[in-house]
Amino acid sequence: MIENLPKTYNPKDFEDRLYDFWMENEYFVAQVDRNKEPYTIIMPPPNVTGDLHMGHALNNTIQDILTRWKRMSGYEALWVPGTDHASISTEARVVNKLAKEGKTKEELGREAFLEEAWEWTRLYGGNIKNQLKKLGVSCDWSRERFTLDEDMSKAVEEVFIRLYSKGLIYRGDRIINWCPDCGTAISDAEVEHVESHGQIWHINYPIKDSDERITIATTRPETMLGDLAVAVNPEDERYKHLIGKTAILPLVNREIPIISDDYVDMSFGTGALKITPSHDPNDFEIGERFNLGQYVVIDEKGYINSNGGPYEGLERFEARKRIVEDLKEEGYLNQVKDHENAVGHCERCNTIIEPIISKQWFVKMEPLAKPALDAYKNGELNIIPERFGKIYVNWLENIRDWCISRQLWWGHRLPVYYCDDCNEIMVSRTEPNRCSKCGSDRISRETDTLDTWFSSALWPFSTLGWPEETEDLKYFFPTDVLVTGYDIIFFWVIRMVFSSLEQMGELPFKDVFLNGLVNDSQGRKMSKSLGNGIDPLEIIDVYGADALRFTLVTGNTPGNDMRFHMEKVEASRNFANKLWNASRFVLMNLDEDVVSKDFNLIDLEEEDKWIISRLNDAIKAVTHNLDKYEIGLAAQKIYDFIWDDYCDWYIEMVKSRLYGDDQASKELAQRVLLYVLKDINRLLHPFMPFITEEIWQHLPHEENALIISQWPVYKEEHRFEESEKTIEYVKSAIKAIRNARAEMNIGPFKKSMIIFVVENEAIKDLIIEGKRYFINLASAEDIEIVNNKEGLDGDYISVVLDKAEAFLPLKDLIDYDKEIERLEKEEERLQAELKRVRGKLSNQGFVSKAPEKVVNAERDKLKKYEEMMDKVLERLESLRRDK
RNA sequence: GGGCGAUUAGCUCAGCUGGCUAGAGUGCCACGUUGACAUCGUGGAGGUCAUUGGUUCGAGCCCAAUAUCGCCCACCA
Repeated sequence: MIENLPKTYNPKDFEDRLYDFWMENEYFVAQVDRNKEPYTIIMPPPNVTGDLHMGHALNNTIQDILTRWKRMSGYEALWVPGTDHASISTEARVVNKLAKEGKTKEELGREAFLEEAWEWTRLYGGNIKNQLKKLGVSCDWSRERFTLDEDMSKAVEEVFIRLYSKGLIYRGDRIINWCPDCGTAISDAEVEHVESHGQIWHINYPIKDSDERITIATTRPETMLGDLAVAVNPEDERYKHLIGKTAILPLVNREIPIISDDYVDMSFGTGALKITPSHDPNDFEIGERFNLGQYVVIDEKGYINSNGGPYEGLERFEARKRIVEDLKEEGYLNQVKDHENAVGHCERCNTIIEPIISKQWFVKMEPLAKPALDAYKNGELNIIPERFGKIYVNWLENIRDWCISRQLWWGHRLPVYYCDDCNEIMVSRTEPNRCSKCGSDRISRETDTLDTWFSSALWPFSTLGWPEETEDLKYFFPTDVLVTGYDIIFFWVIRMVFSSLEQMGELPFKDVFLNGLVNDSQGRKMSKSLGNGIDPLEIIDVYGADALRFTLVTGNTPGNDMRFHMEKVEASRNFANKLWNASRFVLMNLDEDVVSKDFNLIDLEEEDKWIISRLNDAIKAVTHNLDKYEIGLAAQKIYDFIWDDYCDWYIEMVKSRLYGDDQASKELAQRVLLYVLKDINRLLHPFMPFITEEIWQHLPHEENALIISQWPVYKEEHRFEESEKTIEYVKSAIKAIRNARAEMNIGPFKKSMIIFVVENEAIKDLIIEGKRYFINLASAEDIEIVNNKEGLDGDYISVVLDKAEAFLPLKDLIDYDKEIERLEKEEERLQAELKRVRGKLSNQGFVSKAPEKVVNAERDKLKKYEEMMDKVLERLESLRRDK
């Protein structure tokens, strides 16, 4: 006795159970198997203390689809999971937690703080992992990594040392982006420019020993405290005579030179530029050219320091206010204008960035960027969708050195040591005992840690064991595809590419498949502050993981953002329910002794051949779509095949056989039903792993689990073009008859004879072939085929078909006015078609230049419509006459 | 200031290298408790494919402009 599925589809009954089942059988665990081709994906590591959001759900669903598909296709599929220590974010949270306890990290000290952070990580670190499991991800948990693991740290250290010894990492005083709130330097990529309405102040600087003054323009008046010069363009007639003179800084009365530099744009502002080398990147460069030195006035907390004279101790924006007031009061303020400009904000905490000169560690980017650029330009690296290639190129072509040191504790501490006596820098895997230069034993280690992205950049090879020459590394590297959001191309994708090219000598992956962002139903970004976030776990709880996964990958195109709609989740759930019930139907009609026997292609009936042929097409199309990362199209194709072809037509067509007396035909139908259903589940498995596995476990099956079964392949011998034509013809006839009945308000229970008038022998055969279908699906009592209309009385509905006409004698049920109306509508429709086709065919250009196939198709159509039109008109005429 | 994307049915979106009557889901209307499924079935209404011009025998798709919305990049103070 074959056990059927429960009556209702309830994903909660089996999703967790099946995940355990897969885990227990180690189906996710990949082996180094030289007889198989590897397929490798590394998971973009979510923040260890984070929670699963829709972006993760989408991204991981895509990776899981690819992994499951390749696993079923005979590859040794490895998907490496892991988490990221997310230094700034995690450290901020721990600091926050300490603050609530009335403690600061400085009070605690480094050691104790790190203990706290590890504790925090242990506490929340498991969340995201369990949440991912709910989604059904088939990643290899035995290879799970964390960016702060010992071996990951070893890789980080190794890369740092290698780059340093090649001169690609250096330490220097440069203008960096300083976040006063996070208390650390950040890289350019971490600065978000926000367009904002500000003001621009024009300030008069008096000229020494003169009544003249020079007016400068600035959007940050507080930085005037740090001015070391005023610059004008050498060609500027207005100021030529002032070059070389001295200006007096208002309020603080410091003397500064007036210099000239091409950089100054005469047309902007007043044409005179104040130069603050310590707090502006451009000014810094001009300062270098003129040897102006440095004069820092804003400290690490964003307050004016002792160089700021009377403004010392003021917060930077407070200082701005006060300085503007004072300038006004003392008559230095020339004017104030509204001004739009882009203000840099800290990507994480949204604080306004302060450019500050600071001693930091940098990666020299130019030599690294070049190979990364080449790899893309010569086509080795494939970016999908293509348009993001431009972004990749643009970034690399305009790259600036990467500030990698962070004034944080939670992260990889730089393997750098300083001699307390002679300041010698030593980069080393272990702490040196003595200074390599002066021999002093007073050594201290660098306190800074590395940018989180420094370790993520190594992820494709560090997770596989590098710098050790592991078997995993040799077999699984390079990986096949990187699946991630387009929003981290700069942060991550590019850095992985150049790191891998530098360390491994090859690309970390061949393809980069970029997914869009998941927005709310109004197209707004989901965010905590807006409170419009939708928790994937809640969706899974109510609708099941399969429904969520399907929703996320259907009906959108790679790289495009999507809106999340509840209705769509419901639709996906309904689809799962449909498959569930179709499977129940098959199981309840399956005789146990039938399953062992295979079917013989010769015995198949038309509808069997049709569905097998359709399945064959679906297999080909879905595989092709997946190959091209057209996940949404693949999902749609399976959906249509299951719902339209299999459920709406095949199952309905086959019912008469299942309930009939012909034992052989009945058994054959069962076998085909089962055969197709099994392939359906295989095809759908990557998308909806749970329901398909659950159904599979109830179906008679050879492989122990669907997840490790064989992906279906296209078979030439399963192509049945003639049967497809037959069934498609019958389908369209049934639809036409149903349509006519519905329009005439004659319900399905009022059955009638269908008399077909057909002259064409081939069509006659088709209709005889389709008799069962007309009876079951078009409410036919029986069918009859005649050569002409003679002998038929006028009491019928006429349905004009291609090369045939169907008559439904329904006598007194027929409203003839309505019948005329219906046929007139049909006439109108045909008229429009005829006009279009005739127009095309009378166009000489079309007939002579279009491919013959296209022209012939139009000719066939013309003939078909003409014949149909004749019948419609004839019928209309007789109706009008009788009336 | 540059770049990119979007604009297709009431709504959300597909539409692969230009070629059947432009599709789906959802919503809407009508009918339906037929032995898988009302989380369903059958039928229907609903579109100048943003606008203009061009290329082509043929354009939702290619090209050029325009408009609106969104995103990204950017050291004009």
